[in-house]
Amino acid sequence: MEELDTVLGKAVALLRAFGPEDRLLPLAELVRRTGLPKGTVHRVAGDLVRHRLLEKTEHGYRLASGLFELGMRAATERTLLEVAMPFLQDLYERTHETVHLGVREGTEVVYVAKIGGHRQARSPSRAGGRMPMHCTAIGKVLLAHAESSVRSAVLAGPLARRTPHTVVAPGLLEQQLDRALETGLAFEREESTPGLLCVAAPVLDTDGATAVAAISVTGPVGRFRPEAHQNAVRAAATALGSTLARRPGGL
Amino acid sequence: MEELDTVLGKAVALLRAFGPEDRLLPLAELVRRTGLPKGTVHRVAGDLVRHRLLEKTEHGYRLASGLFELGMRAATERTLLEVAMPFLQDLYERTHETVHLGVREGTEVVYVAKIGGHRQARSPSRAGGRMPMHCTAIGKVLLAHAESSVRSAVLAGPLARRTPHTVVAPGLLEQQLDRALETGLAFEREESTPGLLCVAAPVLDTDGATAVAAISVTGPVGRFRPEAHQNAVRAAATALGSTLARRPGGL
DNA sequence: CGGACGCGTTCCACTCACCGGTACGCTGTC
DNA sequence: GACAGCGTACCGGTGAGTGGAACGCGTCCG
Repeated sequence: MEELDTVLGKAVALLRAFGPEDRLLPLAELVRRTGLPKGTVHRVAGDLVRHRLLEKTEHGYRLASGLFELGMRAATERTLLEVAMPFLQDLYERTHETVHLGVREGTEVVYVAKIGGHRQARSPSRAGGRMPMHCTAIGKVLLAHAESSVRSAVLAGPLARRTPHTVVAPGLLEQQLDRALETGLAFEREESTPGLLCVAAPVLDTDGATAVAAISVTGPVGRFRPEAHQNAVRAAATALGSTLARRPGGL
Repeated sequence: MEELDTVLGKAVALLRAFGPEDRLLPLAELVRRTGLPKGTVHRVAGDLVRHRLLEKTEHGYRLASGLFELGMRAATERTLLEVAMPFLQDLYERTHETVHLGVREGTEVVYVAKIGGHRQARSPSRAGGRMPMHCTAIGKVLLAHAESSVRSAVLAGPLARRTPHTVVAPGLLEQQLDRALETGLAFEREESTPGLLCVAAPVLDTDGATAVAAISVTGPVGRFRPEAHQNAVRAAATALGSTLARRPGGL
């Protein structure tokens, strides 16, 4: 799944061997996951430690703060994040539910920020994490406002059923997308995670056509009613959109 | 400043050539900053692009989202961030001023999170960024609650004068540290950035002795009075501390 | 207009950094 | 006490990586 015939490839493979849930991986586990010979892993991991991208502890390796620093400098995410934060903040304060900011990358959603309080719903999303587009509110609203080539690419691909509620019928999904395009809102009802509901609104580009990002509010079945927050989400998204439009340089 | 005699070293040097403020660097600029031959930079940068760590645009290279993803998986920062976020959120809501979460790394402060609203004070700090310890509230409070070896190492090193208000007299600084250790609070008054005031409190370890992190509230000279928020900051920090202590596995 | 720059790209022969099999020492565990 | 799994260390062969040189652009001069 990675190019392993170059040092760099091996190094990246090692780093990516850490899944979103992994904190500490012993050398042997890295060997297993990458398929690289033991000696090689040892050496390359040592190099990575030297460069502060990896940290070596008694019980294994972990991703080091050098990576965190570099990651936070990634250009697009950073500026978007900086401009968006106050709006997300406001939205959280108004709703006191989990707030997400996401962008499209290929045929997936990448979450740029996630903020929530003590009572936030348990959700699998993470800042920096990825999710499919067809079963999340942010994904749907981004897809609806994307170029038609992207839309058809996603609809053509396999639509994984993540829960019994996941919409897998292309026709129904397309209908929801059309509606999202009209209303500027997309919903998710336990389609990615049981017990979670979500509303999302697009952050539109200067031209008002394509979405550069999307904002959502998530809450648990029961106390949470998506419709109750749809206006707040839309307001936050459009406010962020026009602020971004006012920025020189863009992005 | 970096090991340049290995592919990995060159790659890391390229990535680190991007300063906190840089968004787009042309190849020639990378050549200048790294001192590497043009051909080499071209090739290595190409490799990095292939691995989604770098992005190539019309006008130069930028750090890509692959880095962002990896960075957000860095173990220590991530769990701390996840647990802390609700507390930072509360603190922001109570004060509506810029809130920071920072940890010590070597003799510097690394900001793990920064949240603020529309009216936040202009500060040079960034999530993932670094600052000296002796001229920031978070730095001081972390230093006060660190092993004495760290304290003396910092006090021995050169204390850069960043503003006319920066405390550079080791005696006075030490006095402030002692006071911080007693009261569990440290202050900064335009010592790192003109026009900015700050209060910080330590997030203490299980044993209550060493600080694993620190929380601060920052605001502009004029409307902002650090003392008015010191209790809120301390409350947030201790609440976070005891929550962390309750966690299995630690960190 | 021509020449001189700065930039990104491509090429290629040399060579040294990288490779990975092998072997060692240390822990537990049956 | 044999064994299995782990982390570490060694080392000769070799091809991935190297970087100097040359090319094709634009652009800014005189």
